[in-house]
Amino acid sequence: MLSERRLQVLRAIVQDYVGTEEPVGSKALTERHNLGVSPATVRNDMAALEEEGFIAQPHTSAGRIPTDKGYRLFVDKLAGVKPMTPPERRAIQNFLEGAVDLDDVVARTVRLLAQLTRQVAVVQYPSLTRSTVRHVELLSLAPARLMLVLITDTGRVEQRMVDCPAPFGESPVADLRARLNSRVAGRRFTDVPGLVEDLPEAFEPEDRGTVSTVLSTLLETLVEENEERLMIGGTANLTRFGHDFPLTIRPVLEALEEQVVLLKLLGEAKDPGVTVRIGHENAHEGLNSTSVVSVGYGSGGEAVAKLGVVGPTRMDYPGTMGAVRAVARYVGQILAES
Amino acid sequence: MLSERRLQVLRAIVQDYVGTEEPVGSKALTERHNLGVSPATVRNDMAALEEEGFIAQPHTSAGRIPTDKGYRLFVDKLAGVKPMTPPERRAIQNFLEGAVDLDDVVARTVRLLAQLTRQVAVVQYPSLTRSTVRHVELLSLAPARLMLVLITDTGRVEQRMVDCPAPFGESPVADLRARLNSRVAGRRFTDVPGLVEDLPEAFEPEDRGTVSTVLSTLLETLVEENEERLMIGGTANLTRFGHDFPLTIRPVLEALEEQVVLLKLLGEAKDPGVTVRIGHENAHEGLNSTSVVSVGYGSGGEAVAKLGVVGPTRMDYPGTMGAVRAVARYVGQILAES
DNA sequence: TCCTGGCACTCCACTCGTGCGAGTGCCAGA
DNA sequence: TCTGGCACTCGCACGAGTGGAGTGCCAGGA
Repeated sequence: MLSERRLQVLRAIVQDYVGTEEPVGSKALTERHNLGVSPATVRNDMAALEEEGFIAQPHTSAGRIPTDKGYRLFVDKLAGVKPMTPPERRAIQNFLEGAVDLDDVVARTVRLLAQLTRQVAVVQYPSLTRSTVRHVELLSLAPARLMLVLITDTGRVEQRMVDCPAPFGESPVADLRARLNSRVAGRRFTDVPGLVEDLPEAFEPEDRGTVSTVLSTLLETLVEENEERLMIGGTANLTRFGHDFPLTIRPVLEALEEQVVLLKLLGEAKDPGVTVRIGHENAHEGLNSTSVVSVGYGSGGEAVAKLGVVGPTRMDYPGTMGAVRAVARYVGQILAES
Repeated sequence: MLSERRLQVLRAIVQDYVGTEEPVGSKALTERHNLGVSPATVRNDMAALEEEGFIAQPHTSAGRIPTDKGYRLFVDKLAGVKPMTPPERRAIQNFLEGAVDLDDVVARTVRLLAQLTRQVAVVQYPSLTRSTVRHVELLSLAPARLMLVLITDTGRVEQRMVDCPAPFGESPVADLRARLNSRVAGRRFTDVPGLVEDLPEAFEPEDRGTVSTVLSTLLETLVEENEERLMIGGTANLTRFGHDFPLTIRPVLEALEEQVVLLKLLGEAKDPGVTVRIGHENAHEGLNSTSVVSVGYGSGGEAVAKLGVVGPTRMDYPGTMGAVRAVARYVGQILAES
């Protein structure tokens, strides 16, 4: 077990390294933090911390830098979440309140997160799976062609063309629209399949094929759109990454373009609070030198999607976690209001 | 006026520099291209080309590299557009045909362009301004709350909440919906304002306020969404940019995040064919060392939006122009089919 | 037992100097 | 108008030398 002082030394190393981006030595440590002991003692502690794998030296005669394991300990035990200041909170709220629709909310959230954390921001669109149907609309575009529009409680709209197997008159369209809405409006997406399966039986035999087609299109939409969309911003912040630039940034940009990867990454974070995945804890290789700070957000108590930031493992964890948490909270409020 | 041979020398310099990314000297030129003259002659030609501002030397005793003006001449006079090969065409078509909706078409187009050109791809969503209304839907969510949904012929859907000044019954909703559609369905967005201005008069006095609110929301949507959206991809290709990396890539990433800048950039290209803006021809400072190759695309004969790529001025212009043109053509086809 | 000051050692980062080579400009001759 | 030759320039790679920050270890003291 590590003594209290050694933990303090680790904390100091992380803080200094995050600030200066340079390996930190024993002398500098004792000067900047009043640990009450001499550099020699700190050196001994450092040797112990290195032995345990919390810190490492890039070169034999250089200072120490934290390892992924060191950051992990720092995040778990040594650092709190730094709350936003009241002016910051107000700024967040003001900025988000100007949004006109869901796209705009997401876009603003991305910008905001990127600016606050000075890192790459990732915001997932509110998930369909956990949200409810507000309205289903059915439009007749041509005798055998319908358009299905699905509106969710988060304000999201999805539309699909439906080619009918047989012409379908105006009155059955209205009938189907009314029946659909009375059954599924206000219900969760996951419940929809069970609620509509017997609908074709209510129609004339010649219309049943069309009704079935419409229903399967509806169900398809739920499933397909479950492959969530993302919005990303602040990639220019990657240029503050480090010195050995091109090699580091390349795989990160590539990973960011693979939305599947990001979605998986966000999805893996099951924690109800802010989740931090550090360096090699991220399954994707390109993100091995980055940390991902994410959290769920949603209109009610329940999280309907995730948002977060991607940055170098050497990041200001307390500040980033605070910003991510605060933004998630206010986005939730905005969604609940609209 | 430059002699024919000097133009050939310029062409050779551009081609070699694009290939090697290194300043090209007189000796290497005569070896790689059989110009039929000696290095000394080429040197004289180079001096003349430099005098005219088409090429420059980075350092006193280095080879020459083309200037923006040199690239301009190359693009205008010396290079054709390199057509895609039949297999490439087939691949493009196959890839785009798998798209399920408009978002998907745009997303696939971005990926495709980025892969083909190995540069950053930018695709503008089909513009509302030039497209027509397919359908307007009005839904009653609460006694004094409506949802307005607008569907365009390009498959795009926009929705807006409308808070009514007074309760609005089901039958006036249906009435307004029907009247709206009979007037604006199939019409161009730009024509809509004139077509609906007298609509409130057809309603009972107590409903007129609501009708006006709905109409102004509709018109707002047209205007607001005229601020087009973009999709960007292939930013990882920026890492192939050059050696003096961080300084070059930073402003480009920043410019790419400013959608306004990009939209302006695309908007400025009035040419009916492929437009190339080279280096300092781009108004935005961050893009001074990049070239933008863009072209309009659309479902019919008319262009409804633009797409293009952003890359280093040192790019393969014929190939890039060919790819951009081909992709635009096939996207147009896909849009026309759906 | 733990902390401290001192000391020798390591090794990176930087500077300076040098030589090399690619490339140029110019000139005289064909 | 083109060509070959020649002197010149200048960036770049290489190597040696140096300074400094940092370490590990050890003996002495609380």
